[in-house]
Amino acid sequence: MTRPGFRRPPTAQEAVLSELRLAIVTGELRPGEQVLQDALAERFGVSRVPLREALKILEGEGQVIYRPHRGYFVAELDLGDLREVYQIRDLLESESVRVAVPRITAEEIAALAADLEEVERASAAGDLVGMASANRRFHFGLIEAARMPRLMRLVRVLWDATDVYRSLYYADVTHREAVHDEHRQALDAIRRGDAEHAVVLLRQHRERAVTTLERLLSGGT
Amino acid sequence: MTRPGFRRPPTAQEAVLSELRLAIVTGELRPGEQVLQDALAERFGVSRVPLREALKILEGEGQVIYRPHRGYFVAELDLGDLREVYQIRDLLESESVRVAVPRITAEEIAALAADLEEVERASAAGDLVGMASANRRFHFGLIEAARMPRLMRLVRVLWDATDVYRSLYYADVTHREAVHDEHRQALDAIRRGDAEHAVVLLRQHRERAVTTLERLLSGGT
DNA sequence: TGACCGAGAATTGGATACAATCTCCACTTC
DNA sequence: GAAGTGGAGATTGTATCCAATTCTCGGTCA
Repeated sequence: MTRPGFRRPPTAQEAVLSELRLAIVTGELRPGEQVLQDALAERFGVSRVPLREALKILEGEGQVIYRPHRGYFVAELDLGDLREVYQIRDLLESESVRVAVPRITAEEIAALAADLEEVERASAAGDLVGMASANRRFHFGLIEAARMPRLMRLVRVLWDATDVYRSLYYADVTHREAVHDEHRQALDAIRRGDAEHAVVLLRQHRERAVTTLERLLSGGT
Repeated sequence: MTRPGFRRPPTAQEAVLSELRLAIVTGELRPGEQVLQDALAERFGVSRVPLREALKILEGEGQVIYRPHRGYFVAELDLGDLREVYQIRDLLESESVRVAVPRITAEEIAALAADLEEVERASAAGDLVGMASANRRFHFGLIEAARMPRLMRLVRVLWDATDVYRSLYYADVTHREAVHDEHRQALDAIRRGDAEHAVVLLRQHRERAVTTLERLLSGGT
């Protein structure tokens, strides 16, 4: 008996792909670093073939850069890139909210509310990983309601590209608390069917994150 | 001596990738059809390994669908998908025009004008392939001026996904002629630095194409 | 008749082996 | 010393082979 919703990847390339994603977000594979195929393949217990196929997926998502006969390198995201990603996210997520709000069902709204509870619970418990995944479920639960699979896929890739920075932002308690308010207000607007207000609130939500990150990154280092 | 700007693909996977793209846009590989790896690899004169890596790239772009242990299938694009792609293109291309127009250089505008000439020349000569590539250079030359590489990449993928339909649209002479006017007006607006007007014109340009295609596809079959 | 089963064929997934290319550094040459 | 050169070692790219999975199509049974 296997519990539903869970399945181990049916192929080695998929297993390797999630391992690679993990290694990138945790910073184990550092930006700019070359991905040495022999070493990684051995570590994952597979040959280089499935590893290379997984890398091709990540290349398409911009997570790694491929240079023929040189190999794969973990992508570096500078401040300009971060701004560009957030600018594109603004376009795509705003549109998805406009489409989603008139269509969203009561069940979906209930799920969003549950996700928010989980975000706050995990945040209070200092469970940053749990918070990150609940946060993701909240935002993508909303986008899902737009019923635009390609749009959602694009947003997903953009989120993945900036995962490292997002966890940096949420590492700070005061940021997390600000976020809870922003989330609740957005959910209220969604409940009322006020798409435009939700768009504005979520835009501010992102804006706050990106300007904070810009301060953090240009100041600190 | 190799002439500049020309280079044969340095790896088999890249060569196979362009061949695959070609086979898909020409309809040689039909939507829904399974990509039989042995047969294709033999036809291209390579082993299955580089073919599979090329397919992974196309999977990331949505041109093929991958099902573990089943293989790769050429993606099918129904009317709903077409609408979604155009809706997303509207968001991304409008933004890129807003960003590009204030930044565009005189050289870039001259290049756009040259592209338009080439579009009309090829169109008049019935050279649909030449027209398609000049048309592409025009639109992407404009997007390039926004200096947002990720945004441009997303638009590129969306264009690729609908290449088949675009050539269907341009097969009709009257459509081609309408397009010339639309192009010239858009270029005028760009020259005047009127980004918003260019956005509106280019939106109508796309809108006309997609509604025409919808009529064509739902009516004809 | 139709659902079900299973053996063989077809196809994909992955490991290994080897070829092609790049990187690095000692060495030569000017 | 600086620039160029050649080759050994490291790394990537691809072909081939075998294992794992799915598909096909008879036959069987209710």
